[in-house]
Amino acid sequence: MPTQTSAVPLRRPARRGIGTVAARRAAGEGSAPGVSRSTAVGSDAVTDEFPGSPDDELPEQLRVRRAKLDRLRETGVDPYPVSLERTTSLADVRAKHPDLEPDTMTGERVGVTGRVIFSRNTGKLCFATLREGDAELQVMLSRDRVGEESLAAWKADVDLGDHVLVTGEVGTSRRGELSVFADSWQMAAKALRPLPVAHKPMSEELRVRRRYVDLIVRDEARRTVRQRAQVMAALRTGLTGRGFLEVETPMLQTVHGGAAARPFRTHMNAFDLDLYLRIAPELFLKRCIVGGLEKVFEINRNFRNEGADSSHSPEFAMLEFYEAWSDYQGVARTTRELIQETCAALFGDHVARHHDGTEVDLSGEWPQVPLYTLVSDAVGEEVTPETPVERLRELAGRHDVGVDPAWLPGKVVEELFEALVQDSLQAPTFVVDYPVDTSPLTRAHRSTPGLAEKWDLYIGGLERGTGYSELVDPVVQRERFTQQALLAAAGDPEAMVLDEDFLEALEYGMPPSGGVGMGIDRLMMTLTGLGIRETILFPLVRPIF
RNA sequence: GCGCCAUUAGCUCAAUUGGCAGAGCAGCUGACUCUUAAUCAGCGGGUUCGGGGUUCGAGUCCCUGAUGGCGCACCA
Repeated sequence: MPTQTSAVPLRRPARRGIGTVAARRAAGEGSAPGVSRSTAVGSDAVTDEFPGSPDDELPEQLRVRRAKLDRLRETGVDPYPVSLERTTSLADVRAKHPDLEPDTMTGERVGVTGRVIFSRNTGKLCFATLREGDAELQVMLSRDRVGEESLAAWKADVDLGDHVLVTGEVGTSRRGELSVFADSWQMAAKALRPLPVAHKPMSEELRVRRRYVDLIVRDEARRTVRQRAQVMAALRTGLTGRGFLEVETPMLQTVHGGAAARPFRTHMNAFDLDLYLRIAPELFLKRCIVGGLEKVFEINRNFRNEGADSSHSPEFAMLEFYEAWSDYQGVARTTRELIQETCAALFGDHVARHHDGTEVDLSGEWPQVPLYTLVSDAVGEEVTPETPVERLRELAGRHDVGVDPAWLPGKVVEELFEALVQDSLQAPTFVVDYPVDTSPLTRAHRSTPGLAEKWDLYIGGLERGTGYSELVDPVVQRERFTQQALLAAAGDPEAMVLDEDFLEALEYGMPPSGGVGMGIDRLMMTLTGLGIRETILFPLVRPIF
């Protein structure tokens, strides 16, 4: 029996709280019908363990609020009424009376609801600030209007965090604050837990673990959610407007592919079949192109069983789009335009405004620079796809870049780029023409041997997206996959296994195409300057139980 | 996965060399009919993340585990 009182503050109140409330219901204190559910049996065991008053185990502030809840129920007040006489929203009241003179009454009676976030009490007069979504409005309760008893009840029963209904006349206070002057009020939903201090930032861990509290107290948290929705809408509008079709392809896959990453594994009972969560939708979107859906896109989650840090999340949203009869130049243009359109959706033009005040100019055309040019400049001598791997290793050693002896030359070049160049690419830049040996799904360059028609888009020193002229030659694709599979057999964990069904699809003939993959979370980071866990509403966190 | 740092009241944080565990907000009691993080007076609130050790004495030092942050590795 887990009787130890863990001091982890996030845990103890939750467990005990649920137990005691359920036990209270089971004891028949609530007047509501239908409380005879037998789910309280386990909770009784908990309360039996602490005869007398189990609430003694709770922190003081939780205990006080539970006591208030009990008192409300005992006096016949439902702290969670099913419906209320709400006539309008706080935002509507504000919109309707933007410029009222101080100390004037409108004669308009309203019933408004909101969460109490501030409270002032000057004796026979109480003020509270209610919040409902993004809107705030003051309510005023005076003994003259609301009566002595109701005012006393307000002072005794209402805590910060409670939802209340306030009915009264709209007007302004002597100081000019738009207010509802209450002639009655009602508890709409009692909060049993105190809000955090409103004027100190919550710790990052608490913001992430209890996002619902973060959303209550922090404007920026709500703004970020809204911005993400605007970005998603802008992408869908931009792509469908260009004739792309949105499709949804499997997340549960028998073979994972389309990227170099380790997958999550799972199991399907009905078929007794091991499955992978997808690491990329690429191979299915290409099947769509084979099937004649010539412009397709998908925005959805991918799962990669890798580390998690300030720019990586194990589940992350990605946009991929594929366009038949286009190539890596065509889709680079579309990518730039889409990013500019999402920026305009948030800020009205092509300059991203981060919350810390920095601006990122995303306007105009974006330069394209060959990878080998950037690396050559960085190491001080010309590097080409023909440069022997031994020479590349020497250059890496001279610049203190660690390389694995097993790496192919292209991998060494990419490593040099990441170590010496990447951070300097602050303005939007397409790095183009990558080594073919690290790009197994990309077609070889049309004019330069050893290169692939691939670009990576860098903004602010981070890779934000990648685009290809897709490899559509089924024979070459099979060779590349086979090489990868052999590497995998040799113990390379990120090498892909052979996707026979995909190779068969290519053998039916895939038209020349361009394709792009772009992380939504990283796009959000580009536009807002936030860390990845702020752009994701409920990022994965390690459980504390 | 490895290294460094952190974890103290509901929240945000202090605590000198190892010597009585504190503040602000929040909470409780009282006062106050125009407040805006109201104000004033008083009061309560702690397994100092868990476990073990050293010591007359541990929030503080040592070992160990948990969680978080940062860096490295992997990846996008």
